[in-house]
Amino acid sequence: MKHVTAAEQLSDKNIKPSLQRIKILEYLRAHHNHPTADQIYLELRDEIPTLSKATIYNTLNLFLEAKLVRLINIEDNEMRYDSLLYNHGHFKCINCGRIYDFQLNSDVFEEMELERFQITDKNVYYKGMCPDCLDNKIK
Amino acid sequence: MKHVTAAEQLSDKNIKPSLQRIKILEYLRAHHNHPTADQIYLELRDEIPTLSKATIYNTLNLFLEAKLVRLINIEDNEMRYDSLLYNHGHFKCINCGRIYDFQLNSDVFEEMELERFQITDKNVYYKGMCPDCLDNKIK
DNA sequence: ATATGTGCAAACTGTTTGCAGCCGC
DNA sequence: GCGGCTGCAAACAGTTTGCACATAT
Repeated sequence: MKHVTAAEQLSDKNIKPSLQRIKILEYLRAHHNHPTADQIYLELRDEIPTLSKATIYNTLNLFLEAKLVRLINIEDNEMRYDSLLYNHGHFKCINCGRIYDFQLNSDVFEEMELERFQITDKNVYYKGMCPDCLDNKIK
Repeated sequence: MKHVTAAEQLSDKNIKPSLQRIKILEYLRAHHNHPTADQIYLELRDEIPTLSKATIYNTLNLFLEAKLVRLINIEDNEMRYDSLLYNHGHFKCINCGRIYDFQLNSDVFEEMELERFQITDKNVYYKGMCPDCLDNKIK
């Protein structure tokens, strides 16, 4: 598999690779920390001082439509974004707020009841305490 | 299993069974349509004309804390509530907006990677087209 | 020159909060 | 009479939208 730059990835989806769009996509590809729009904004503002939130939102919605990223909706008051597109679950620690990825057995999704449904999007969200926070509590 | 009234269920959790609280819980127990706070509000307003949205939100948050209901966060701009507490998945049709419940294999959740995690909440959200909408499209 | 992207500010939506009045025990 | 529930309105946060300016071809 050859390396594809962010700019190329955008062009492939017929999205004009403007500076802002490239930077936002690069950020998502480099950081799998499931950032919110705001986090991306704060990070990129140094590099692109004129950047506005509206551009972030516009761009992320564009990416969602083009399926360049996926939306993680684990908490009701925040939309998070992820450039990993394969199916995996997300675990959010209610103590530290970190979000962890985990693999899913593919057969998780063989839900007989949904035979006649056309499933286009699958999300698995768990919440609880992560090992770090559990350890710290014991201390 | 004996029948438990909404009022009893509230008392069991040390929540004073006021009229509003009883009605809201009864509504959730009777309708497994995963309503938003607004839907509940609109439905109950006829019965309780003075009812305010704030009370709905306050009450639902109270119920969440008492684990009388669970939150379904399948869409980012809406919090939905469900009085079914056993583990099941939710499928949202992107065409008609309806939400369907489906059973999950219990072994779905044996995720080795999460061995050291304490999981307190599990949500499985699918999206796509439901059979009804698929049929209508063909026509 | 034209089409498209960006950035500001205002608008909007859904949820939460503060506070005064009300009710039930 | 007291504690706590309710309801109004205002506050709030996150997201979206309208419009004018900037930019690139």
